This record gives sequence, structure tokens and C-alpha cells, in this order.
Amino acid sequence: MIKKKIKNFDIQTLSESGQIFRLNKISDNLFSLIIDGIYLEIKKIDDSNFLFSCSNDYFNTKLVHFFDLDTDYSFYKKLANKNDIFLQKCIKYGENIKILNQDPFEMLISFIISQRKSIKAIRTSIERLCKMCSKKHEIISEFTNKKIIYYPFPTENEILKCKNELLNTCGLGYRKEYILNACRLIKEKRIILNDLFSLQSNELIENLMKFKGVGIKVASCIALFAYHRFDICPIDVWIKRVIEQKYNGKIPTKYLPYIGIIQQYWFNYARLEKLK
DNA sequence: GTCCAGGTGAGTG
DNA sequence: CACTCACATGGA
Repeated sequence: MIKKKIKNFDIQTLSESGQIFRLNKISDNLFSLIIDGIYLEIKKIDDSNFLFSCSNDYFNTKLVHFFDLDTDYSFYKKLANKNDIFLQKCIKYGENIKILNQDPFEMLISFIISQRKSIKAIRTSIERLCKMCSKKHEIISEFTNKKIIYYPFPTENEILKCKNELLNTCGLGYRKEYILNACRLIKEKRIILNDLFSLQSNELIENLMKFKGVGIKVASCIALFAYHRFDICPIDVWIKRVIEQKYNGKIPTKYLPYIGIIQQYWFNYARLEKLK
């Protein structure tokens, strides 16, 4: 277990941000996270002090990048136009939101599942998929001393090997075939997710949309949350409402190079305040 | 029971 | 090009 002083890190808001589905609040100020096949816990001591159940080395080499801790967000927080009271309010409301650097395959499968589902339902479905396809792991929590059972996010091979009747219990509905199809394309190396990092954003989106079941919205989420493309804006039902109601249907051009992060401020506010 | 959710692909005009 | 429609299922 290590202690870290981190400024502008809001794990509670991140866990509700709709970009990560396996960061869970366990109890007051205690969160669990499954990435990279491992389970770790994060305890918030106060606004800028945290405990992590991992080594200092793992924190520095993996988590700093994952949580995007080496990026200074102060520039983005100042982007709101002077007369844009709404965006100012959104930024204040979720001022320590970050755009994470998550695994492309996990984002691909997670956001295929996400279509026409609530965030709560997405989480349930993903957890079932992990439980059905992936290997069971057990560890003892460093914080609670309780036994923890967890399942890493499955690989494409593990999903393909999973029996149909098990996959059918994951609540995937019509998305099941999309997921199997995506796993086949990856297994056959028809699309290599790690090779897409070098592409321009528009080419990246184009390539992601080769997966059946991945349209412009899901491709945009993957581009933003796995490939860190701040110039990409996933437009879902919430963002549609924001653009129509607050911006007369048009995004201010000044925001376009950073619309990914701005979109996340909008989304967080609109969803948690149930903007109608 | 009804309605909605971080949408997409196929079909039609 | 734009527009409509079916699509499974959980959660409120």
C-alpha cells in the first residue's frame, strides 16, 4: 500500500463519469478498480491524499497514465467563453473530471454494450460478461481484510470460447452478435487496435466503425476514452439536449479542438442534474 | 404496466 | 443525402 498526494483528483466523480465502468464505490471514500487483470483499491483520505493498494512502481508506470495525472487541465477549465454561463457552471460542477487512458479492447466491447442502455445497466452487463468469460481470482483486501473475488476483463479468445448459454445470461440482447463479430475480427488480426494509435482522429473513427455495431457515437467514445482524442465529441441523448437547448444546435467553433473534454463537463452536469 | 437508456444498421424515398 | 423503424433488456 502506498500513499500519494494528488491535486485535482476526484475519484467519486470519475466513478460516475460514464467513461469507466469497473471503478466502483465500495464504501465511503473506498473504491475498487479492475484493470490490467488486477484488482486494486483506492482510499480517499482527504481532497488531495489517497492510498493505493499497489506498488509505487505500478503507480508511476501505469496509474499516472491511466488516470491522466500528468496532464494539466487548468487550460481546459479556462476555455469557456465569457458569456457561456452554462459551460462555466458545468466546469465548476465537475472541475476535476479527467479523460482516462483506458484499454482499447475493453472500451470497444464496453461501448458496444452501452448502446440504448443506462450506465447502471451497462455496468451490470459488463460484470456478468467478465464473470462468465474470465478467470476467477481471489485476493484479500488490504483495507478491509475481507476476501475479494474478481474477474478481469476477458480477452477476445475468452469471449469467443464462452458457451452461448452463458453469454446469453449477460443481458447483451442483440449486441451479442456484434461482440462476437468484433472478437473474431481482432483474433484474425483484421483490425489491430494498438496499430490505430498512430492514425489521425478521422481515420481512427473510420477504422473503428468497421466493427459491426460501432457507429459514430460508440466510435467516438472509444476514440476519446482509449485513444485520448480531445478533438472528438461523442454525441448521445444528453449532449444532443445540451447542444440544442444551450447552443441553438451549434457547438461554438472555439471549443472544437478540445470538444472531447468539454463534452465530458457537459455530460456530467446534464446527467447528474437530469437536464430535460 | 410504461418509459427511457452514453445507438446502430437496414430499408425507403 | 435524410428519414424511419426494429432491435433485447434492465432499471426507475
